[in-house]
Amino acid sequence: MTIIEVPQGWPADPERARAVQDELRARVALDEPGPPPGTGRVTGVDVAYDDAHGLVAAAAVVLDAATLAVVAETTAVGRVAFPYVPGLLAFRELPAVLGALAALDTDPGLVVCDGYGRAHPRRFGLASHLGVITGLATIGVAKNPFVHPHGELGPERGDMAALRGDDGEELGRALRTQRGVKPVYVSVGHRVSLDNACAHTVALAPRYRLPETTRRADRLCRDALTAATSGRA
DNA sequence: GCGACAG
DNA sequence: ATCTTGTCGC
Repeated sequence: MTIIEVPQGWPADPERARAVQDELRARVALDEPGPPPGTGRVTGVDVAYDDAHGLVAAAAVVLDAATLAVVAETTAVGRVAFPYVPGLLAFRELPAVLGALAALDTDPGLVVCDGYGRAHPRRFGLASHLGVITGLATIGVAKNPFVHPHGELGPERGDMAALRGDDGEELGRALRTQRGVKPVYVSVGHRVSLDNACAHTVALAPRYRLPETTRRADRLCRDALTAATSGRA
């Protein structure tokens, strides 16, 4: 198996990583609506870790947005490139994710990330970062709340509540994808509007709480990690 | 200074 | 993220 290399100049410490975020943030495009829900392709990306071996496996699964059928899937394995630090998740996950995306031989369309985009301490989460360095349309769908609080939201599928910054700006939304389940947290990454990001998320979760993109990518990267770990060193 | 804190 | 069995519920 091939081990993905960490990109040249990749930050090695939190100080420099934050500086990179502050510099790249200006390149995020927030004025594009992005692809309409239910059309084209939608790609889920996710990673799994094996701390014992210092390995990280990433997966990219491309789905037909209309049928949610799998169109293509790739994986990549690399060395862990950064420790887990809240707010700096991109530096830990992106090298492997970029490897999986590079292995794709088809257009990924909209990329759905596990985590946040704009609703981040410095408004430049994992989804924003991936979008800026690839130019792809991206959104973030997180499973847990992070820094921005939100009010109550209705119990029905599609109900939402704004995630607001200190200045009152709407940075994302808590979104209920199924009746009675905990919400997911949607925020814009790059080249997609928040309305579209939420519409895509609901369309991608017809049956379960999480979007099919993240469910499929999660399962695939775990399998890839198991395969990498069970093989010889 | 002390917690909290995406995955 | 990851360590981990059974169990309550639809």
